[in-house]
Amino acid sequence: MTKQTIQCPIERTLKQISGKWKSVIIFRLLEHPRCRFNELQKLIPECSRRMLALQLKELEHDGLISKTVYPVVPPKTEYSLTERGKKLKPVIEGLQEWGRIN
Amino acid sequence: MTKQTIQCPIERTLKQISGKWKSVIIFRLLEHPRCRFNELQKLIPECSRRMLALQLKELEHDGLISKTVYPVVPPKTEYSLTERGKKLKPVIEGLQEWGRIN
DNA sequence: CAGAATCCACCAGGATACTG
DNA sequence: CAGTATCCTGGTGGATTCTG
Repeated sequence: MTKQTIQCPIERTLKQISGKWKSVIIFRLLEHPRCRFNELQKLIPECSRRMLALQLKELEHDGLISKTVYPVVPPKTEYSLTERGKKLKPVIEGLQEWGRIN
Repeated sequence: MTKQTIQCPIERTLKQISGKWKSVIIFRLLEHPRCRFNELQKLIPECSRRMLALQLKELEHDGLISKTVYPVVPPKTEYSLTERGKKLKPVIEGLQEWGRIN
Protein backbone atom coordinates (compact mmCIF):
# COMPACT_ATOMS: atom_id res chain seq x y z
CA MET A 1 0.00 0.00 0.00
CA THR A 2 1.23 3.48 -0.70
CA LYS A 3 2.86 5.64 1.90
CA GLN A 4 1.17 7.38 4.78
CA THR A 5 0.86 11.15 4.65
CA ILE A 6 -1.64 13.79 5.61
CA GLN A 7 -4.86 13.09 3.80
CA CYS A 8 -7.12 15.64 2.26
CA PRO A 9 -9.99 14.20 0.22
CA ILE A 10 -8.30 14.77 -3.13
CA GLU A 11 -5.28 12.86 -1.98
CA ARG A 12 -7.39 10.01 -0.75
CA THR A 13 -9.13 9.80 -4.07
CA LEU A 14 -5.89 9.97 -6.00
CA LYS A 15 -4.29 7.34 -3.79
CA GLN A 16 -7.08 4.99 -4.73
CA ILE A 17 -7.13 5.63 -8.45
CA SER A 18 -3.64 6.69 -9.41
CA GLY A 19 -1.70 3.52 -8.86
CA LYS A 20 0.22 2.78 -12.01
CA TRP A 21 -2.68 1.01 -13.73
CA LYS A 22 -5.69 1.65 -11.59
CA SER A 23 -7.34 4.38 -13.58
CA VAL A 24 -7.01 2.36 -16.75
CA ILE A 25 -8.44 -0.72 -15.08
CA ILE A 26 -11.39 1.28 -13.82
CA PHE A 27 -11.85 2.80 -17.23
CA ARG A 28 -11.83 -0.59 -18.89
CA LEU A 29 -14.28 -1.97 -16.36
CA LEU A 30 -16.61 0.92 -17.06
CA GLU A 31 -16.85 -0.11 -20.70
CA HIS A 32 -16.41 -3.86 -20.14
CA PRO A 33 -18.28 -4.87 -17.01
CA ARG A 34 -17.42 -8.31 -15.63
CA CYS A 35 -13.96 -8.97 -16.95
CA ARG A 36 -11.84 -12.01 -16.38
CA PHE A 37 -8.20 -11.69 -15.44
CA ASN A 38 -6.89 -12.54 -18.86
CA GLU A 39 -9.41 -10.32 -20.55
CA LEU A 40 -8.10 -7.38 -18.57
CA GLN A 41 -4.60 -8.47 -19.49
CA LYS A 42 -5.47 -8.24 -23.15
CA LEU A 43 -7.19 -4.91 -22.70
CA ILE A 44 -4.08 -3.54 -20.98
CA PRO A 45 -1.21 -5.42 -22.57
CA GLU A 46 1.51 -3.10 -21.26
CA CYS A 47 0.63 -4.06 -17.71
CA SER A 48 2.47 -7.14 -16.48
CA ARG A 49 0.55 -9.99 -14.89
CA ARG A 50 2.20 -9.30 -11.58
CA MET A 51 1.25 -5.64 -11.65
CA LEU A 52 -2.27 -6.41 -12.77
CA ALA A 53 -2.73 -8.76 -9.85
CA LEU A 54 -1.32 -6.23 -7.40
CA GLN A 55 -3.42 -3.36 -8.65
CA LEU A 56 -6.57 -5.46 -8.71
CA LYS A 57 -5.89 -6.49 -5.14
CA GLU A 58 -5.54 -2.89 -4.02
CA LEU A 59 -8.63 -1.81 -5.90
CA GLU A 60 -10.54 -4.61 -4.30
CA HIS A 61 -9.18 -3.75 -0.88
CA ASP A 62 -10.30 -0.16 -1.37
CA GLY A 63 -13.76 -1.33 -2.32
CA LEU A 64 -13.68 -0.04 -5.87
CA ILE A 65 -13.99 -3.39 -7.57
CA SER A 66 -15.23 -6.80 -6.52
CA LYS A 67 -14.04 -10.23 -7.50
CA THR A 68 -16.18 -13.26 -8.15
CA VAL A 69 -14.46 -16.62 -8.08
CA TYR A 70 -16.22 -19.51 -9.77
CA PRO A 71 -15.25 -22.83 -8.21
CA VAL A 72 -14.45 -24.53 -11.49
CA VAL A 73 -11.44 -26.04 -13.14
CA PRO A 74 -9.67 -24.32 -14.74
CA PRO A 75 -10.18 -21.35 -12.41
CA LYS A 76 -12.47 -18.57 -13.50
CA THR A 77 -12.72 -15.15 -11.89
CA GLU A 78 -14.59 -12.04 -12.81
CA TYR A 79 -13.92 -8.49 -11.81
CA SER A 80 -16.46 -5.72 -11.78
CA LEU A 81 -16.90 -2.28 -10.32
CA THR A 82 -18.71 -1.88 -7.04
CA GLU A 83 -21.33 0.83 -6.57
CA ARG A 84 -18.65 2.91 -4.94
CA GLY A 85 -16.43 2.34 -7.94
CA LYS A 86 -19.15 3.22 -10.39
CA LYS A 87 -19.58 6.58 -8.70
CA LEU A 88 -16.17 7.44 -10.06
CA LYS A 89 -17.53 7.47 -13.58
CA PRO A 90 -17.99 11.26 -13.89
CA VAL A 91 -14.60 11.85 -12.30
CA ILE A 92 -12.85 9.42 -14.62
CA GLU A 93 -14.64 10.95 -17.56
CA GLY A 94 -13.56 14.38 -16.39
CA LEU A 95 -9.95 13.23 -16.34
CA GLN A 96 -10.40 11.64 -19.72
CA GLU A 97 -11.96 14.73 -21.21
CA TRP A 98 -9.37 17.12 -19.86
CA GLY A 99 -6.60 14.87 -21.14
CA ARG A 100 -8.21 14.66 -24.52
CA ILE A 101 -8.57 18.37 -25.19
CA ASN A 102 -5.37 19.46 -23.46
CA MET B 1 9.96 13.28 -15.63
CA THR B 2 7.87 10.23 -15.03
CA LYS B 3 8.24 7.11 -17.09
CA GLN B 4 7.11 6.58 -20.62
CA THR B 5 4.21 4.24 -21.28
CA ILE B 6 1.24 4.05 -23.57
CA GLN B 7 -0.84 7.13 -23.08
CA CYS B 8 -4.58 7.25 -23.02
CA PRO B 9 -6.02 10.64 -22.08
CA ILE B 10 -6.77 9.65 -18.48
CA GLU B 11 -3.20 8.60 -17.97
CA ARG B 12 -1.91 11.81 -19.41
CA THR B 13 -4.09 13.77 -17.06
CA LEU B 14 -3.09 11.69 -14.06
CA LYS B 15 0.57 11.96 -14.96
CA GLN B 16 0.25 15.70 -14.80
CA ILE B 17 -1.69 15.97 -11.57
CA SER B 18 -0.79 12.94 -9.52
CA GLY B 19 2.81 13.60 -8.69
CA LYS B 20 3.22 13.31 -4.98
CA TRP B 21 2.09 16.87 -4.23
CA LYS B 22 0.73 18.21 -7.48
CA SER B 23 -2.96 17.85 -6.81
CA VAL B 24 -2.59 19.57 -3.47
CA ILE B 25 -0.57 22.37 -4.99
CA ILE B 26 -3.20 22.90 -7.65
CA PHE B 27 -5.90 22.79 -5.04
CA ARG B 28 -4.13 25.37 -2.93
CA LEU B 29 -3.59 27.61 -5.91
CA LEU B 30 -7.27 27.43 -6.71
CA GLU B 31 -8.11 28.93 -3.35
CA HIS B 32 -4.97 31.07 -3.00
CA PRO B 33 -4.09 32.53 -6.39
CA ARG B 34 -0.59 34.03 -6.66
CA CYS B 35 1.35 32.25 -3.99
CA ARG B 36 4.97 32.71 -3.12
CA PHE B 37 7.24 29.73 -2.63
CA ASN B 38 7.26 29.96 1.13
CA GLU B 39 3.54 30.54 1.28
CA LEU B 40 2.98 27.27 -0.53
CA GLN B 41 5.43 25.70 1.87
CA LYS B 42 3.32 26.81 4.78
CA LEU B 43 0.12 25.68 3.11
CA ILE B 44 1.65 22.23 2.54
CA PRO B 45 4.03 21.76 5.44
CA GLU B 46 4.47 18.01 4.93
CA CYS B 47 6.05 18.68 1.54
CA SER B 48 9.79 19.26 1.72
CA ARG B 49 11.31 22.28 0.03
CA ARG B 50 13.10 20.04 -2.42
CA MET B 51 9.90 18.26 -3.40
CA LEU B 52 7.96 21.49 -3.64
CA ALA B 53 10.53 22.88 -6.04
CA LEU B 54 10.53 19.71 -8.14
CA GLN B 55 6.77 19.48 -8.34
CA LEU B 56 6.40 23.16 -9.16
CA LYS B 57 8.93 22.75 -11.93
CA GLU B 58 7.03 19.86 -13.44
CA LEU B 59 3.72 21.64 -13.15
CA GLU B 60 5.24 24.64 -14.86
CA HIS B 61 6.77 22.46 -17.55
CA ASP B 62 3.37 20.90 -18.18
CA GLY B 63 1.82 24.33 -18.48
CA LEU B 64 -0.45 24.04 -15.48
CA ILE B 65 1.07 26.85 -13.49
CA SER B 66 3.19 29.85 -14.30
CA LYS B 67 5.93 31.50 -12.35
CA THR B 68 6.56 35.20 -12.04
CA VAL B 69 9.99 36.22 -10.84
CA TYR B 70 10.38 39.74 -9.49
CA PRO B 71 13.92 41.02 -9.93
CA VAL B 72 14.32 42.19 -6.35
CA VAL B 73 16.52 41.33 -3.41
CA PRO B 74 15.66 39.18 -1.60
CA PRO B 75 14.15 37.13 -4.43
CA LYS B 76 10.41 37.07 -4.81
CA THR B 77 8.45 34.68 -6.97
CA GLU B 78 4.80 34.06 -7.44
CA TYR B 79 3.06 30.98 -8.72
CA SER B 80 -0.37 30.91 -10.23
CA LEU B 81 -2.50 28.63 -12.34
CA THR B 82 -2.54 29.07 -16.09
CA GLU B 83 -5.79 29.00 -18.02
CA ARG B 84 -5.07 25.40 -18.82
CA GLY B 85 -4.58 24.72 -15.12
CA LYS B 86 -7.75 26.49 -14.15
CA LYS B 87 -9.70 24.21 -16.44
CA LEU B 88 -8.88 21.44 -14.01
CA LYS B 89 -11.10 23.02 -11.40
CA PRO B 90 -14.16 20.83 -11.96
CA VAL B 91 -11.98 17.73 -12.17
CA ILE B 92 -10.15 18.55 -8.95
CA GLU B 93 -13.45 19.30 -7.28
CA GLY B 94 -14.80 16.00 -8.50
CA LEU B 95 -11.87 14.20 -6.94
CA GLN B 96 -12.32 16.21 -3.78
CA GLU B 97 -16.02 15.50 -3.60
CA TRP B 98 -15.69 11.78 -4.23
CA GLY B 99 -13.00 11.56 -1.58
CA ARG B 100 -15.13 13.46 0.87
CA ILE B 101 -18.23 11.31 0.66
CA ASN B 102 -16.45 7.98 0.19
C1' DC C 1 14.04 34.22 0.01
C1' DA C 2 14.00 30.73 -3.40
C1' DG C 3 15.94 27.43 -4.82
C1' DA C 4 20.14 23.78 -6.64
C1' DA C 5 23.48 20.08 -5.54
C1' DT C 6 24.84 15.97 -3.39
C1' DC C 7 24.45 11.72 -0.91
C1' DC C 8 21.85 7.81 0.34
C1' DA C 9 18.02 4.43 1.70
C1' DC C 10 14.18 2.34 0.26
C1' DC C 11 10.83 0.23 -2.51
C1' DA C 12 8.15 0.03 -6.91
C1' DG C 13 8.11 -2.68 -10.53
C1' DG C 14 10.31 -5.74 -14.39
C1' DA C 15 11.82 -10.55 -15.64
C1' DT C 16 11.46 -15.08 -14.76
C1' DA C 17 9.95 -19.30 -12.75
C1' DC C 18 6.67 -21.90 -10.06
C1' DT C 19 1.65 -23.62 -8.49
C1' DG C 20 -3.36 -25.03 -7.18
C1' DC D 1 -6.53 -20.05 -15.91
C1' DA D 2 -5.29 -17.06 -12.37
C1' DG D 3 -2.42 -16.03 -9.89
C1' DT D 4 2.52 -16.36 -6.26
C1' DA D 5 7.38 -16.24 -5.17
C1' DT D 6 11.86 -14.59 -5.70
C1' DC D 7 15.49 -11.94 -7.30
C1' DC D 8 17.28 -7.59 -8.82
C1' DT D 9 17.72 -2.81 -10.43
C1' DG D 10 16.57 2.13 -11.37
C1' DG D 11 14.34 5.72 -9.73
C1' DT D 12 11.84 8.48 -5.88
C1' DG D 13 12.20 11.17 -2.26
C1' DG D 14 14.31 12.48 2.50
C1' DA D 15 18.14 15.03 4.94
C1' DT D 16 21.49 18.13 4.65
C1' DT D 17 24.40 21.61 2.79
C1' DC D 18 25.48 25.34 -0.46
C1' DT D 19 24.31 29.80 -3.34
C1' DG D 20 22.71 34.19 -6.03
